[in-house]
Amino acid sequence: MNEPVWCDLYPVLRQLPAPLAQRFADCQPLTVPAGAVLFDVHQPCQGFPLVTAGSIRVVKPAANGRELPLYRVVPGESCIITTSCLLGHADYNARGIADTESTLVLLPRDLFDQLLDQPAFRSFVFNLFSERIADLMQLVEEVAFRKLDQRLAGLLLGKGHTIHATHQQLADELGSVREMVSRLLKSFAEQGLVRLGREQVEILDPAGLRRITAI
Amino acid sequence: MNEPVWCDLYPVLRQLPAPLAQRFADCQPLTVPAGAVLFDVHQPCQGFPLVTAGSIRVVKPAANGRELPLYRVVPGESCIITTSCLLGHADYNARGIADTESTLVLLPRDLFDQLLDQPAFRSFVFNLFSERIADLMQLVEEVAFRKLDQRLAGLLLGKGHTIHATHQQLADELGSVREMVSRLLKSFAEQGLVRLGREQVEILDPAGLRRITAI
DNA sequence: TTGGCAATGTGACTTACGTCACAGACCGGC
DNA sequence: GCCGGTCTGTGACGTAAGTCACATTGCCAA
Repeated sequence: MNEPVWCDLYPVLRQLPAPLAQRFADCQPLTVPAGAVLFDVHQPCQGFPLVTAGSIRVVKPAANGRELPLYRVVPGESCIITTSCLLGHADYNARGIADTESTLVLLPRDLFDQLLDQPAFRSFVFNLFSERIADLMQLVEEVAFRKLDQRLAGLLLGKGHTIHATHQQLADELGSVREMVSRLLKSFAEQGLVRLGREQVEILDPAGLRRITAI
Repeated sequence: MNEPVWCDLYPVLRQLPAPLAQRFADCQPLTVPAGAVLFDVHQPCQGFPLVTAGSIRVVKPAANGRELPLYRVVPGESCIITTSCLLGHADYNARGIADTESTLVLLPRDLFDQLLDQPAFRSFVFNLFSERIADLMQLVEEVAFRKLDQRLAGLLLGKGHTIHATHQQLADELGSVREMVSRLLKSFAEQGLVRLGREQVEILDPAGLRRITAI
């Protein structure tokens, strides 16, 4: 029985009528290792995932092999693209990768359709839907208008005082390349905004970084 | 009484209970001229627009004055960003401009909230929501990965056999500048893909253009 | 017919970003 | 210690796109 943790993360599940709750309980959770590709571009959508542990990274793959991260699905959330595909009966137009080892239940399509008849469940999906729109808008703005130094500064600011990551990982977050990140970080360091270490960036001047993002 | 045309465009309105239908009928439609700015970045969201005539262009403005078109709202549709803002009680993060003279009714926020309690209305918004996601994803892909010639070729292909527009207008659609469009169109013409005229582009080789978009 | 305006053509230059190649630096295991 | 890997630094170069400046074209109306 997997109910306690599921219901804590997805309170809406508590409000289901008994038959649906039973069908949900019958779904086997599965655990996938970090790096597992859960869905990919042009694949039909198999079902609606609920995540209890880990994190799913949804990316848009480019022809040259690079990937632009769109958003992450963490426990308690849902995947907007999946919803869109299920509703529109369309194939995926992005790729979903397990960021870390992750546990999830995949609700089959017909169960998802039934759940959508439930006002509570519909509201739940609806609200997550609308929250993600702002993220996607933000992303469009970034890739269309912001320079890489602005985006990098913003990324650093969103990660706390000290960031533990390789330049490659930071570049991946931005859909860019390591060399660019290395160069930009160096220039940040020369301006006294950060202190660099191996797999580490310490923020010295948040206000200065914020100024860069805003330019 | 404005009901016939509204209900034809938005059949969901027929299914409203009487009190809500009355409140809707009380809303005055307004007509705005082409170029009118209906909402802008950082403004609070006033209400939910239903469009009966014309077309609303929703754009993301850049610091340098250029604008990237996100999508258009035509009669029978709704504005995804407005929905997101209303649900999240957030300010607008885009700009809405009347493409042509347009007629719309602005449902006040509290009426929108009440309408959302109606399953039919909620489904209506929900489905438009999910349709737009694919568009936005497509846009992210374009601005992040595609070169301008690919995007221009795609734009031309989406506009029929003969396009009547200035290079400036085409550039605006792409969030780019006239000189780039002129240069690219010239190269298309040299490849025999199009024939150029004043305020006109005639497509000679659709397959060739499609090949460019796909590269 | 012609003057004026919008639309288009075009070269020179700048910038942002990416690619390639390779050199050090660090770190952990043997 | 030293030796393999990963991580980082860095110069040279290429390309896409934007900017600036100005020439040219075509159309319409006075």
